[in-house]
Amino acid sequence: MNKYRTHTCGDLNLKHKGSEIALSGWINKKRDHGNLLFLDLRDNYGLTQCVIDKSNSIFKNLEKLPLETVIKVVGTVVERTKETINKNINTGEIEVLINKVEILGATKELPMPVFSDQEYAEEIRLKYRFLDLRRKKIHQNIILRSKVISFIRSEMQNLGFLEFQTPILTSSSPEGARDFLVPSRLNPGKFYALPQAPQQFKQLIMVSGFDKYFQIAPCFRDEDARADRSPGEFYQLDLEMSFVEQEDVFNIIEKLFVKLFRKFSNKKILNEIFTRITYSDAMLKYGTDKPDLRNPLQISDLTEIFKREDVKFEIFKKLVKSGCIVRCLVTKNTKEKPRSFFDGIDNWAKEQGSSGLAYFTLEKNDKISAKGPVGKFFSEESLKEIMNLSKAETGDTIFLSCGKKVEVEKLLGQARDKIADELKLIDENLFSFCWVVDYPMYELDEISKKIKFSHNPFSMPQGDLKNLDLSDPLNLKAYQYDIVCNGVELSSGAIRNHIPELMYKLFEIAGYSKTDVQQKFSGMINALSYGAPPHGGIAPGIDRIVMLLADEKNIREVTMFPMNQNAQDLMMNAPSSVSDEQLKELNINLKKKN
RNA sequence: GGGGGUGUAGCUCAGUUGGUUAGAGCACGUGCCUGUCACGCACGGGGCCGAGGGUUCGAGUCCCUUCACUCCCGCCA
Repeated sequence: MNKYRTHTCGDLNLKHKGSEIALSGWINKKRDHGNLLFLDLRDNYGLTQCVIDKSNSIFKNLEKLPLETVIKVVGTVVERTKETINKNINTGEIEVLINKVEILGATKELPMPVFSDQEYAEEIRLKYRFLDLRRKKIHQNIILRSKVISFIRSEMQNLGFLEFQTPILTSSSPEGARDFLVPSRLNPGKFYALPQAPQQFKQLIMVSGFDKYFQIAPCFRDEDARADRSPGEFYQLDLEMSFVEQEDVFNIIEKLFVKLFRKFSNKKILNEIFTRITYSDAMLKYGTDKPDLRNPLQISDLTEIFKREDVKFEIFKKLVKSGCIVRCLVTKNTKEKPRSFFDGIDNWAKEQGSSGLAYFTLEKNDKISAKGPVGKFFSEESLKEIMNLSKAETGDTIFLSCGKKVEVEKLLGQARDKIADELKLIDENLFSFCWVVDYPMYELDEISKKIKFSHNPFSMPQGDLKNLDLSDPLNLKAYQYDIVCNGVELSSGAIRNHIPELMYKLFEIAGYSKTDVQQKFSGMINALSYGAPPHGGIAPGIDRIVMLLADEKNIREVTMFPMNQNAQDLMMNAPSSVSDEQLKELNINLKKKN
């Protein structure tokens, strides 16, 4: 028998009544009655109440042990009387009568309590992450994460995918996020980059003939953090398949996700065949390419209304003449809402840096009229047309935004969330998935006015590849897709372009010469020239999936050792300075701070 | 890089129009208590009120600067 324990703190029940056992764990909580002491012992598996009274000579010493001391308890399992059974814990029918105790790990005074449901400042939690991770909620989240990853692994293997590792030290690529760089000692002045994703490698694996690949892959991007975005590093379920079309990828993911979300959450999945929305529809109706479909609010375009003679809203009409657009958001049956509700939304919009949201409520007495600050500008006929375009009815309120397309999309997209939140329109007990499809291949860079890739430059364009019309690149769509759940972007993916000649043409449009492409993407473009299979894939974010399953709003709640917003590890003190010798070896001189 | 929020005991927080010695709960220490499971009761130690400057007879409170954390924008193919 092991010298520390015969059972874990979650094991014991009435079957063990009368047996001599040993448990090891942390003192979770003490209840000291002076001559009788209850002591809850905790380990990864559960909680067991241990009890001792003053007749035992170690009683006095045990009383004084601080919470979170690690001890070994030797004692007898006894049945609790009916009145003292604790139904909240698995071991609640018994308790352990303490005979002997050994201190295995002493503790200093705790900088933060472990036994408490209280929320604590992030700073202290991250500095003492090992204490924080003992706490119930986050401990369970991390266990959930482990189980989710195991489940994904076994499902992927069942689906015929092979798991491979790809290099962590690789080359910097010109597209995408900022790279983390690693100086090379053997190649002075040169740098490795940590992979933003194993993008090129997974395509190379397809060219190598392995047919189906997956990996729980670490990805590194040196960009600023958000609540749902860890600074520095995160994990993707990276997968790639040969001889597939978009539908095949969707099929695999839908199967996997439905199984996964059913297994690890009690929430309902709204649509087991995931809704499909084109990128342009998503931007129009939801103002974002990651719409939360639990939210019933929709956006409609009303630009044409402001070209009518019988609409006198001069500010908007003038803006429309100069090329601006007008779109609206409709809230159902909000005629009884107080003025403060509408003004609150308007003020919020102004805080977002916009000129605000004009609004009116549709009413019907003899005829249809609009009530509200800007209601008087609209004729009955124009209101009927607005109702027709926006599917609004009397009693509904129309919120209007006018401006440049990107600004209107963004503001109304955010307003959709804000208003749904205020009106409590979101069913928190649902998972609502959608595919966003038909992304444009290119977009216009606002600053340089140059054409650039809107997503992955290796995506396959849609259309007849033999006679592809490249004269209007901004209208070219790609086999590029995103999967979104409850407004959280889980993944991007694409059918890849495996035809080198086509790739050169597409890169040329984005301003890369053939030589550029050969240099920057030499590994891949070379490989594609030696018999590459058509292939495609996707890479769902593991952290975000676990975040949804654990019902957390912050990714650090499902990450064991996260960094803070400034990309520092407060526990390990990373990043840190290094010695002059280390720098010298790497041929690096540091610039002095001014 | 920009905007918002927060910063008071080891931890979570209160602190009024600027006004005596800055409070509470948990934790810690001492004592009492034999059936608790957020045990209870009494007493106690513990504070550069994030830092610096200013206004004032007087600043935790008002003003300026700055730092830290956090949320958001930019950024994240």
